[in-house]
Amino acid sequence: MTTSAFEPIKRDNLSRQIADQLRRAIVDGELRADDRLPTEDELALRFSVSRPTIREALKILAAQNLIRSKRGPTGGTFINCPSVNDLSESLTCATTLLVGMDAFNMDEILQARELLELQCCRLAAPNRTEAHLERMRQQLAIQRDSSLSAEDFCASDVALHRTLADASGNRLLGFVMFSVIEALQPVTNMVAHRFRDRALVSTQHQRLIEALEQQDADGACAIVTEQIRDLRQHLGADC
Amino acid sequence: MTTSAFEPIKRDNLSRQIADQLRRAIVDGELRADDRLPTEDELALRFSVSRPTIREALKILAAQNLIRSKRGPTGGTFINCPSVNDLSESLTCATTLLVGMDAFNMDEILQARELLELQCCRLAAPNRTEAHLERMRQQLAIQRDSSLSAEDFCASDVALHRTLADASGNRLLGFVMFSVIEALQPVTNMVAHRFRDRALVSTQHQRLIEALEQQDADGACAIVTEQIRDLRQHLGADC
DNA sequence: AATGTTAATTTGTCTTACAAATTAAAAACA
DNA sequence: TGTTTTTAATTTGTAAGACAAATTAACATT
Repeated sequence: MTTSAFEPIKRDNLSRQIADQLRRAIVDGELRADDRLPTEDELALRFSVSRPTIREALKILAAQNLIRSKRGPTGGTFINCPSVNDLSESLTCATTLLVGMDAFNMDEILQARELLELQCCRLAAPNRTEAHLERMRQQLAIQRDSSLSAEDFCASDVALHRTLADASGNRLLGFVMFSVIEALQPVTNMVAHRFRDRALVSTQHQRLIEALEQQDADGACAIVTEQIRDLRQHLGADC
Repeated sequence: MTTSAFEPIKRDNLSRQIADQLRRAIVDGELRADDRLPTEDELALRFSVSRPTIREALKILAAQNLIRSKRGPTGGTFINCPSVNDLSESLTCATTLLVGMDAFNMDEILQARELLELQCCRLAAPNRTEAHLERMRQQLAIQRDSSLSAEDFCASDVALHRTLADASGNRLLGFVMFSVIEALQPVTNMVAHRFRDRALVSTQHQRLIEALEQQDADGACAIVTEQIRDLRQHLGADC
């Protein structure tokens, strides 16, 4: 027996191995959106494992929104066409965790948000449509309701900024920017509770909308810079 | 019996519900990193479900790198401290899928990359350390080896740009930028195979490093703009 | 012809059991 | 007594089989 060429003993999780194989098939394009996988029983046969193991593997993929399942004769497991929303959600969740664990400090977060939002602003000024403006006006109207809870106010704030991201016309940039903003929301909420002057914020949003109406990129950017500066001040005073 | 206030019938997956509950406990901070969850048997008891169901729920969380498991008396399931690398990996994977499914078009991707990389560049010029410069020089040396395969050349290309992202000093921005760049790699690879002039790219990298050495932000940005312009040209000619 | 019923298929869940890994304590030995 | 080996206990990993629930299609009934 030769000592060389030992087989790499893979005693990794079976379910993980199977999930990896299936994922690779999806990413590489062998399996396309809405394709139907074999039934769980058949997969169990093909991989020579039990059905619970197959199910654990499928759960891993389902957790990443790569597949969906349905019962019944026409049911089965199907490849999902991943949506930007799904991705945004999981990215936001993960970023929130990282923020909560101080993987990023406040300076980094604020700086990243400022730079991203300014870029979105520059793109949004020429690209915004009337629909975008209307959505922003609606949020502004909500924010002016003084009976609104702090949480609802912040949610509307986030919605308005998300619209700004959408208005950039660049879905990738908008997606990234929005995730950063939403991950910041818990912190923003806290600040809003304690310091933020709603009237001031509403006025800033009013001016932001007006600048976008007139396609005034510089004007819009100035307001975003102002808002971030305010946030930074409040946070600096706080923590 | 009143017709109002029907209870929302929740016949969602048990495993998903359990995973959601546990995830919320993690995100909300009730469960901290390295905390140990109850054993699977105990969880099954507490949730009044069977162990396989618990295991499926745990697989969902494991797929998101939120937990890890170990066997044995001191083993069990523990809360993971999520790392930026893990997150970057899953974001890259997801973005790659979205790109492959044409959720973003090429213009959006290139524009996003250009804007993100320019911001990183501006930050990197003053913030780069000697270690960053050295890493970039090493990658440049690799790229000048003409016996390198196209894939390896591109991998080194990506590594150099990742270093640029790191040099920005903003981990959040760097993380986002890198994910966008890496998701683009398959496309970039293709272009590199067919069009890209390695010598030109190497020279550009050389100039980029020199600009960063001298902390010349405008110079570095100019080169990044140049590279994106080249990419855009090649892609425009291609697709 | 419209409608209700039944059967078949597929995922969802439960139960029980054993395997594998790992640690801690107990036992054997020097 | 100190060291090593063995054994037992604990916990996750995997398996097999069974039944439940949902859904569709074919069938039967009025």
